[in-house]
Amino acid sequence: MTTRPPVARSRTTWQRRAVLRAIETAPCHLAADEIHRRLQRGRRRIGLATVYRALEAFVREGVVESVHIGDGRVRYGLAARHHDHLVCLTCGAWEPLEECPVPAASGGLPSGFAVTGHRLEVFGYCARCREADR
Amino acid sequence: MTTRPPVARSRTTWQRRAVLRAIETAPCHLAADEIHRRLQRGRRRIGLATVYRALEAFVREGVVESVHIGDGRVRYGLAARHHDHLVCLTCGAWEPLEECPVPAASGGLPSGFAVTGHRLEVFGYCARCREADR
DNA sequence: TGCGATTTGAGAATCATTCTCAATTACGAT
DNA sequence: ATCGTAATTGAGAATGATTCTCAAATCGCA
Repeated sequence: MTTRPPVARSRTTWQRRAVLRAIETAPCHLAADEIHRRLQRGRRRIGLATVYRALEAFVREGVVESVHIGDGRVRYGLAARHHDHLVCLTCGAWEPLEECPVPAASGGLPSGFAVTGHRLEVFGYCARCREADR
Repeated sequence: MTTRPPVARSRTTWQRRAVLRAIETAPCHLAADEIHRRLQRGRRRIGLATVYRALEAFVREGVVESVHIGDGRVRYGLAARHHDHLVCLTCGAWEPLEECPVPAASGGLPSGFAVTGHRLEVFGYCARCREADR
């Protein structure tokens, strides 16, 4: 039998459970500091660095996905509830997109590449801003 | 006849021409500091802040598009040469995608939203990393 | 229960990006 | 060609998100 090199296993801590629960119960994708702020409401404190480490681990494991809506911070949501976003270039407001056009596209990929996910943001101008700009 | 409020007009400076030329002549999307570094090779120096301001102006005008491949920095490319990217989660390597699946998707948009563009990154594992990981 | 590897917390460090402000420059009008 | 004025620039400071450091606390298998 072969001996495997000791692989770093991910551990379950109450901090990681709390981070995951915050993401699960959120209405939409959250930034790291938003997650951190929500967790301060609990009785036990969690460090911001721990939140970042938990997010990194969850993303690596494929449980959580990250999105960039355009302000400078990364937001996180459950991969199982994947959705893309529509972002207004004027006011910065964003909202989930109902349909996801990407999975259908499997053409044009180099052979041997195994797709696990994607990140899509659609840009434009929302009705409100177009109205205000007339 | 109506009088329009004085709108800030964008001016053409040799700095902005240089930034745009750097993007035009690049083989793929560039980060701000990569553009800045390339421009240092010329005889006249350009400040990094100026590069950022030029990029901001070009993006606002729709001449340049930005992408986020996942390391912490934003990259820029000509909007007229739009393409999405394929990113390896293991090694971080990225390459342009041939086909763009997004324009076809017009369903699920809220009425009144005018789409001007999008940003898409497809994630997964490249052939080389899958090979090395066996 | 005991031990070793992983995780945590707090703050320092890093890194990309934005801001400040005085000096310079573009460009429509004269 | 020259003016006047608002836009732009450069250098460095400031900001803000994210990552790193390291000793102490924990997790989970033996």
